[in-house]
Amino acid sequence: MSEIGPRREQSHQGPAGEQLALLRDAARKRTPPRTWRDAPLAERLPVARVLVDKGLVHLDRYFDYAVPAAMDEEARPGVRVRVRFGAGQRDGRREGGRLINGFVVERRAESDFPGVLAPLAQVLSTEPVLTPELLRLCRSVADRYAGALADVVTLAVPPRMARAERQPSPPPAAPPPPPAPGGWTRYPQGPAFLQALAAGEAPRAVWTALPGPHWPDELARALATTLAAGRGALAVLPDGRAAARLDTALTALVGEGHHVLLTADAGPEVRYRRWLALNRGSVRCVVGTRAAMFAPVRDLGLVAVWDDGDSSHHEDRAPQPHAREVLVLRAVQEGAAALVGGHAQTVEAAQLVETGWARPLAADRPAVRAAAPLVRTVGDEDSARDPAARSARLPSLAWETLRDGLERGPVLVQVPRRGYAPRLACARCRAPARCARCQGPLAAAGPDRPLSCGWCGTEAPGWACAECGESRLRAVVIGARRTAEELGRSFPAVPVRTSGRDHVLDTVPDRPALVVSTPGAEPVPEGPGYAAALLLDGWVLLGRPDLRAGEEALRHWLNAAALVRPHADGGTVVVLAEATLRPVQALVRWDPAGNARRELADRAFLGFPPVSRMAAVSGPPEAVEGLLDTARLPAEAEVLGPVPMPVPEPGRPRRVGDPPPGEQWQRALVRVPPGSGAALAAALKTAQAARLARREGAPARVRIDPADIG
DNA sequence: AGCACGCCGACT
DNA sequence: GTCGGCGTGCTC
Repeated sequence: MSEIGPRREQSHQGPAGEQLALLRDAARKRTPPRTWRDAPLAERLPVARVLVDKGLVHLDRYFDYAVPAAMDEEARPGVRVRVRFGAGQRDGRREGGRLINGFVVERRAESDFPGVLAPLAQVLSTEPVLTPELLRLCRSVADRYAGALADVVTLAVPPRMARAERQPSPPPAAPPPPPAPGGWTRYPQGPAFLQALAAGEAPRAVWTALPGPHWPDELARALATTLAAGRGALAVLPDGRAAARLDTALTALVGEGHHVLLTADAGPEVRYRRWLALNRGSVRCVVGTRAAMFAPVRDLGLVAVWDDGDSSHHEDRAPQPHAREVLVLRAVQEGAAALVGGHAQTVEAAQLVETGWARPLAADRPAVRAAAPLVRTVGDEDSARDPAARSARLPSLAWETLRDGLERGPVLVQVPRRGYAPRLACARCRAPARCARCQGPLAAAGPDRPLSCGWCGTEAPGWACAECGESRLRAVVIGARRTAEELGRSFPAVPVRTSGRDHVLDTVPDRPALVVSTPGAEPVPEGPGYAAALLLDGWVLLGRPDLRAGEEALRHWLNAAALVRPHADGGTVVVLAEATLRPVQALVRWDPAGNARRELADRAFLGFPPVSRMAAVSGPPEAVEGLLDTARLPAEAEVLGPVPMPVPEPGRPRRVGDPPPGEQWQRALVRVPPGSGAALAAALKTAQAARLARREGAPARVRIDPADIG
């Protein structure tokens, strides 16, 4: 039992005289040999440059190890190894040191390390998983996000599953035949984009997808065209459902064997097997969620990301890279085409167009009008003038739209996500707090914001309970289910289905039904689309003091409205929001690109990201101050703050980056103009490494492109 | 971060 | 003369 380590190494390496002697020696002395220190080294390239698997920025460099002759064959670049690391070193002897995992990055003839190299302890697997190409990508991502290379590699290389490695991957299939352009003919530049892919070029486009159910097929055709041209392709989607839709469309187009699906619902072993199939060149195309952004597709010809505004594209593990940014890096590094698509458009995507990096890929106005539903608004003024509102509890336009739609097919009701905005009730009698004008629910749109109506937006200072006269309120959370019950009572003849975070409904049949859903969980209608949709979600978002509030509300609306039939087929959408608001206008006119362009212009004027690059430095006050003092920031850098961080509301589950309970943290923002982003990240990373190495007080957290800058 | 080295004071 | 406090600095 005491010899497990060395025995395993021995049986792996194959016998060699000296090592057997070493082992016998160890067995006699009852102490296993701790290293291969006395074993002969590889004759050619006896040095292995190793990335140790420790995500510490001050250890963010390679370490050289000696390659024992017995490992010469297996210790190739990219393989996983175990090495001793961390012990002090005296008299050229290495004692102790913990075994940690790492990757061989390179084999070399000599080391520039002045001391005596420790030997590799073990080659864990002969599979070259950290290929030079993947390493280069990880390096770029680490630099972009001021993070540690090892952290990024952890995100990029899945954990080893020995059983999956033992199975051979099937031989690569011949490229499929090029598909017809299909729905891409609806876009003036669509066929040209496909032709460029077919010619092996690297076109880049920001794609404003037409409303309707065709986007998975169109995305599949772009991937298949790339495959037909003999190159690899990669698509990242916000969730498993969207990935499954694209998977289905691609399989229908080219059959099995040309691509793999990389999502969380496949277990780790299946996932690793598919990852290996890509890495071994057995399969050339991947469809998946966020983690697929790093998938080792060979000879990458196209990267695609769908609905890049969805927050799940933001990795939550350090250094929190965003799928769109990683794919942009990949497209540049690997000479691949890029397709950034969605029904909505992010400011970042608009910037890709604005800077000329990508070209717009959008339908012309007549095609948009032909595909989009009719969108109507119900705002403050309308509700106030609406005599029916008080009794119907819903503005009459909304109510009529529901009623008419339900005669023709399923109707979608988009409600705020549970917990987004607690609704308020009388503290004494629990009667819901309702708007005096339209009977909509009252809520506080933010901690310090006035009480206002969730439907019409009317502010309600000095509220008093209509039932008992009480003026104090208590918060109650009303989610999709409760809304469903309330609406169901208004339409007793119609079935009510709900879809939300815990119960996501994939599809609904083409029959009258009220479908109540939170944003992102909308079931896909099986028929020609929802007959109508009622969007109750937006007011919560529009009331938030968040930079992205408008963009995010519009994205939720567009994604729901895209599931509704075209206006010509009776499709109608009612959004409860003020018609003068910019995102509301963009929805009515179905102009996501215009909204993103205007938003981008605003951001440029205000010096906000993504036009400037921002970093957030947070932590205890002295840590933030210390890091900013140490950092040699670019000359144009502007430090905003630090300011005290808001204490998380009690009851909210603690998230990464939240201060520990009772501590008052601060946050500073550092802003640099376009072009200085790399210098900013490098300066912060260097400063953090220096402070960690010297252990100067508590560490500060550094985040590039922080998501939540109010 | 670990972890070992090493330079100083209380004990056998 | 030796054990062990934790301050300091390195990890191939």
